[in-house]
Amino acid sequence: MARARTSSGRVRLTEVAKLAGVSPITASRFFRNPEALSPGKRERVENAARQLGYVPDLAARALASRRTEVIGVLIPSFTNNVFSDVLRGIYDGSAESRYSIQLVNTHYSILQEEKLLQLFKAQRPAGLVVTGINQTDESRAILESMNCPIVQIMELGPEPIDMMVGFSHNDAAFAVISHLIELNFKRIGFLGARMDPRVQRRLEGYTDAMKRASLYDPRLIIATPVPTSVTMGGTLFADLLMKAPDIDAVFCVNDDLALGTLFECQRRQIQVPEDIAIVGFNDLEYMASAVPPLTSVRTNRYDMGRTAITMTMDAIEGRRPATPVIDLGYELIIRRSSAPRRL
Amino acid sequence: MARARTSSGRVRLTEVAKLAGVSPITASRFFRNPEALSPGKRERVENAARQLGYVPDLAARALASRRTEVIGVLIPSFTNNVFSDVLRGIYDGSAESRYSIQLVNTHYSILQEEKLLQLFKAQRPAGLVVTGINQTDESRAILESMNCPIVQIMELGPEPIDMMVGFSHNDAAFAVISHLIELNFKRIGFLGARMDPRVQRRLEGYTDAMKRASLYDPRLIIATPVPTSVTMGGTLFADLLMKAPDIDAVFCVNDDLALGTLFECQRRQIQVPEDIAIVGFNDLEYMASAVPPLTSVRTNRYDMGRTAITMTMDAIEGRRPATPVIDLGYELIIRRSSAPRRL
DNA sequence: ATGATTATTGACAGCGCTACCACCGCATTG
DNA sequence: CAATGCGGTGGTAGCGCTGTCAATAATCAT
Repeated sequence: MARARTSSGRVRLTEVAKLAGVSPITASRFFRNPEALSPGKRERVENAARQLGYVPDLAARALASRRTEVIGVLIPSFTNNVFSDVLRGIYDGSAESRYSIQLVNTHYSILQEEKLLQLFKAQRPAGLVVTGINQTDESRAILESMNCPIVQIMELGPEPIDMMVGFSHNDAAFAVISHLIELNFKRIGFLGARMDPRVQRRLEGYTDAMKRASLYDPRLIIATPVPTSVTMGGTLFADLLMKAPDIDAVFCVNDDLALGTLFECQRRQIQVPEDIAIVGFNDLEYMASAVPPLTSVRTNRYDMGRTAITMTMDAIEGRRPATPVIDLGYELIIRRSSAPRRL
Repeated sequence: MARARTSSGRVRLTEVAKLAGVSPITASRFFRNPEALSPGKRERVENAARQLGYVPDLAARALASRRTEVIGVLIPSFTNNVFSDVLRGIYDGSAESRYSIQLVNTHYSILQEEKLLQLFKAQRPAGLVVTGINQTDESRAILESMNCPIVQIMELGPEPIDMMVGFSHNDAAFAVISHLIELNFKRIGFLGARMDPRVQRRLEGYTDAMKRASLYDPRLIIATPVPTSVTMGGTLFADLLMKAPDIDAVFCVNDDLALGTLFECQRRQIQVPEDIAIVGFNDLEYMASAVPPLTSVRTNRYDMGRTAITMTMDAIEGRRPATPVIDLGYELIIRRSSAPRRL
């Protein structure tokens, strides 16, 4: 019985198959695994599809194959410049592929993350990219039950759920402080905002390095759960100056705080680095332009996104990486804001 | 004949219907239009769904209903802070809804945009949010044929494809220059990078205001297609100083350029605003913190995203807005960097 | 009271694609 | 020469849901 519903004018696989003189199944195979066809038919299907302008219906494909070509990405913030670079890597890396990205914002909440994972599970994504390694037990259980490639990004840890791309925030912070200590700085302050897991680990790196040099003093540490900003950098720095007027250097957990600190120094006529050295984290573009140029830790954010999404896609297609955990490292970029103290 | 394929353990609508003692159709209706059910059955279906933990299969729904619950969003850049705020608005606005966002990056290319629209068309999105009003004729044709709500964001124009949320970049730039002229600045430079359509319109506003005051001089204009950055701000400003050493103010088309200009002034010991005034655009958070605080144009980026996605969702559900074009305006935030010249 | 209208509900028939299995024909093997 | 294997192909039968429309029950106007 002919149905009333119009067929939406869409070209279907059946039409392609008919034009190519093959069965719909063969045509279908052409799109998923062209190698399986004999060269002759492969070409015939290819031509027919092009001629008719065929575009596969993703919903039908998902329904019939019981899997999607969607990769879920969980990010804690859209505002943070760090993540915009990661996202650019993810989107660039997947742009020419068959996969589409489903992006969600956890707003730095692991409970929100859990809820979003639950939602993702119902959609059976082909793969998943999640930020950090501090998932709730529940989240981990969901992830493990999902039976798809999963990449944790931004940091490294001992127990990957599946794969990992990141670097050691602890080590990076340790390297920063070691650098300052080598340069004979002694009263090195710590400025932290938001205090998400990555920032916590930077604090650990700071603490380790300070303790090892017997320079540790809790009064040097200013940390707030409030979101980070340039303005907040100035505020925290002012706070630090009050609590420890004798500081000779400041390690800011990100570049915005460092810039805010620089501005506050300018406001108070504090010479950088003569009076106080400043080091940031992430090496955003503006750090090199500041007056004086600001020392920072370069992190490979774009590569992190790009590597993560490539690993995910490869794993979906059965090409699992030789090493499931990739350390993208960091690089201390030394600029004038941490110039040697007194030679 | 029973099929071998396992049913993936997923709860189906049929099971919910069985438990509730209704037909699958009735259960289906519950999820799309609960009002249509009698209160008794509504409750029974609701309980059954909760009890079984039912989650609808989106692929099956999309296939059967021939429409999706996906809203496509086309953005020209992920790096630009402006868009991260817009995106945040879009994602926040859609977070609790049934719609999911499909984000793509056009990399400021209208050809890329056209290609991506073609891809979107094949997926029959429920709605679309596109950046700007400079689509190619082909893109416009695709958009018009798509038969779904479309919101153009970031700027305003005379011929909306469907709906629009934005503000006049031309007017905003005109207001900036008028402000500077009122303050007796005369040799006002223009610094522009990337020169995308929005920036072009800011240049037009600048040009109009300068001509009207008989202050126009093409040597005051420095523009490059190269992407924008803080460093680029310094470079362009240096270039401007060379071509027009007598400038007394600079209008930068965005805040990064303004910050770069400020740094360059600091480097050259140029007093701001005594020697040269600086104005930026967008009023990013750091503008208020800089030394001196930098004048800028506040734009409602988050609201723009949020309004656009709300309008889209409303229109999808048949609630078309009273006014299809919404002007979110701008606000000139005057700070010390454009303090009055000589009183 | 009677037909007409409206609110609820269900049966049917797919949406466009692919998993599964069977089959064909050719080459290889003992 | 039969048995075996295998690349290539097609038929069948849905994936889980909803559009259409008809049937029924409830309500209304005249």
